[in-house]
Amino acid sequence: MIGCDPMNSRYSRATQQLKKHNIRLSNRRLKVLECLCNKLDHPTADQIFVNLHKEVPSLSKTTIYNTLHTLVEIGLVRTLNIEANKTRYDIITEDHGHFGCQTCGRIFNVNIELESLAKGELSGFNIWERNLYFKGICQKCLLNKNKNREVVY
Amino acid sequence: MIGCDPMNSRYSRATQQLKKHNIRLSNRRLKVLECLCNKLDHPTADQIFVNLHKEVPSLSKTTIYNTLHTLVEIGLVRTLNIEANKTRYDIITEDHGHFGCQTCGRIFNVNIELESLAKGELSGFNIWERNLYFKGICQKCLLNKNKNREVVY
DNA sequence: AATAAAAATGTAATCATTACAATTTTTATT
DNA sequence: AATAAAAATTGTAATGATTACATTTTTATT
Ligand SMILES: [Mn+2]
Ligand SMILES: [Mn+2]
Ligand SMILES: [Zn+2]
Ligand SMILES: [Zn+2]
Repeated sequence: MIGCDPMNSRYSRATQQLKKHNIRLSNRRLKVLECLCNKLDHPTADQIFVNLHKEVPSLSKTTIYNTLHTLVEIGLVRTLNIEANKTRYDIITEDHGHFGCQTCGRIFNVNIELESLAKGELSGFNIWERNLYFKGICQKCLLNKNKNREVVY
Repeated sequence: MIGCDPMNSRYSRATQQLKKHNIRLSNRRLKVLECLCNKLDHPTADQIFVNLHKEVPSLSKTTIYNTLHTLVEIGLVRTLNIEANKTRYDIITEDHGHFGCQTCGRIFNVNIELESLAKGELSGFNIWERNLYFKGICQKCLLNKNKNREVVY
């Protein structure tokens, strides 16, 4: 696996932010960041661990958790609690929602502007974070299911 | 603690539903249901356990989990994944959102119509469940914080 | 009362996450 | 370059929520 494209703007912005916060750009941290920037969509800590283990076998899970916590702390990453007892991490911190397919397990991004929701009812409240998620079956899985049906009957 | 007001419409509708599904209205199940209908807002399995333990000391946690699972299965209760590694249960299954105060830990209900959101982008997807939650500090906690500030300085 | 089915229990196992002490690496200072 | 201090990383053990499962208790049916 080749490292995160250095031209990846999200990655480079993130490293800048780390510098700003006086957090060292250690190899391990950059690997975790890289993993979040690459194809992996909303990975769990364990998925990051498995993914990086081939490349960096000595990387510990504790370091992954430590890194994720610091990334969350400085606002470069946000956590998703869509499934019970499984925290997922999202490098995209801009306002958006999610769809979790209960068949294939994938988490899709959903473009939604959440900023304006519930303004009235929550006036007087200090809102730090907005999350919207849907659960169901994605298009692809629905099509597959129908295909299988046709074959079976 | 007196049992759930039998006139509580949500409670009685729930027992009807249980009957319809041929699930026995055992004492233990009704206690869990009662707990969900009463003041407790979005309790965890453990909070239900602690709450009922005084009254029914022999009630086991496994039974609480079993009951919650059956209630979720027949759609009488829904799960909330607002905090990591802590599933909360909500007897109110109608469309609404939540606000989790990071100071006092309370989960507030937020009236929001979610049905219409992301219709376009998720066309072709089968949506089973919609969840919206906010995190931040509630009004009361904000006021308290300011009060304390005044006292301290 | 006998029997079968359903419900409930307690204990042990699992899984994600955290705590923490020990070790290694990096950085700053001499 | 040698040394000391600070930061990062590691491995192991602990925690906490949830589940698995075998055993016991309760309930309904004959
Ligand atoms: Mn996302
Ligand atoms: Mn609610
Ligand atoms: Zn799918
Ligand atoms: Zn509060």
